[in-house]
Amino acid sequence: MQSFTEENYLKTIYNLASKQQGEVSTNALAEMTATKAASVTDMLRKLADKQLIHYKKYQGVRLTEEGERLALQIIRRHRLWEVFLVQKLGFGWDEVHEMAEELEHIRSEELVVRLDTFLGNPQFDPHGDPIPTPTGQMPEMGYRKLSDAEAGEAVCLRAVMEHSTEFLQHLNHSSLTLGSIVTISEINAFDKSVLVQVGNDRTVFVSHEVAKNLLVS
Amino acid sequence: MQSFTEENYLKTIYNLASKQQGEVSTNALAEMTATKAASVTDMLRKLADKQLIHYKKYQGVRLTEEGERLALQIIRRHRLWEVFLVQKLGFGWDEVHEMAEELEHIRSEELVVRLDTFLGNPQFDPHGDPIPTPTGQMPEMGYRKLSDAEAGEAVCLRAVMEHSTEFLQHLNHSSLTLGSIVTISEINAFDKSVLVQVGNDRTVFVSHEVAKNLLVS
DNA sequence: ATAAAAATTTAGGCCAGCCTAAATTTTTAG
DNA sequence: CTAAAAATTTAGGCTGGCCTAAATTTTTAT
Repeated sequence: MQSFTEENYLKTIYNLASKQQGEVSTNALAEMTATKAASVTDMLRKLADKQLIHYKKYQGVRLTEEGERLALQIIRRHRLWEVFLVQKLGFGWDEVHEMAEELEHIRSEELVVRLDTFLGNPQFDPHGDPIPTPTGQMPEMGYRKLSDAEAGEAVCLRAVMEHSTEFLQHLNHSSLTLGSIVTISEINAFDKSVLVQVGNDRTVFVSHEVAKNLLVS
Repeated sequence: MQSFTEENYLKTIYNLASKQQGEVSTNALAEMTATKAASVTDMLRKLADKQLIHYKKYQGVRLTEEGERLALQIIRRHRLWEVFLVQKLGFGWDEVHEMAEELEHIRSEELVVRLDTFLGNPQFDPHGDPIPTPTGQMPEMGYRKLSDAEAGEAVCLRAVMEHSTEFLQHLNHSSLTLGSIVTISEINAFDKSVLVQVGNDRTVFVSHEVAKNLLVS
């Protein structure tokens, strides 16, 4: 059984690893967990002792199979609780992260099974992230960034890559919602900002910075 | 902001205090929290420093107004989550205590407000315990024990005073459910066990030990 | 190729929450 | 009323998770 803190490290290692290739660095972990590098080293030694990560001094870190299984379990719980908070309690998608960070640590297999059923076995969380399967598989979605689409294309908004309150509220403000079909009417050659057509009558300005954080298919 | 552990102490002090009068003893707390008396003393000093309890060495402990407010807030969360687990997720009333012990510590005022609304502002948890109001009042129910009722009386089963899995499963087994109206057909003079009539055709044997833990009105 | 910079680890320490053993206070029994 | 028993507190110590400062290793830039 892992502590709250150990679970957070595993989840963070998974998330960092999936945004890059090769090993995750101590410094990156320190930044994500808002601790100091020395503290991270302490924890890595502990996780390595428990066989949850592969760790060689100065060489960065990688999850073992068991570590990845646990990380996916925690991410699964996090995303299911986010669905609950949005779909059942009516929170905005910009309000649920902190609460889900706490709820994900509730220790009961049965609770997760029942929650999943109660929610109708959702495949995605409110941010469009896929929910890992009960057996610990992370569905591969193969989306690309809106910033990589070409003028004239029509694409569907599928997920966000940035979960900050500010970013999500900005999308609320622009009335860009997941599931919308948008047509790219213009890409600015200078700043790569995008004008997209939503539905029949609305045109929305999307900066390159924002477009890079929107996943479409 | 209190720690997980401090919250548990406050809740435990409240619960012990409501089952007696006067101060709560160090030993009683040690037993309830499954720790040693010396550890309890440490924590009492800390809670006293924070003005959450009245504490004089060797004299036992009592919640301050602020301490009671916090305790009731935690108990409110606990009971709301129990309602959620039973009503929405379909758990048995004998399965939810451990999970609620964890869920009660999730820190979000807004979450509690929305959960309460989602559940339809329940007044009682699955064990018949009243849910403290948002402002921190514990409703007084004025029930009495089934063991104090007289032969011939018809009473309604309202709550249980014992929350152990074993006790609750025993009631399941006897098909004694809260809300049932039972008529006391016989009280055994020797062991004080009770025969009760449930509905029209069922008679259930209730030992004195069990009857002492059933609240009726 | 090597010196400076950056990343990482080690050493030593702090705090929360627990422990045991010993000391102290309160309660109880005779 | 006092001695034994029970309850409680104090003293000192442990572990988890964090810290700073110093040492070490790796990377980068000349």
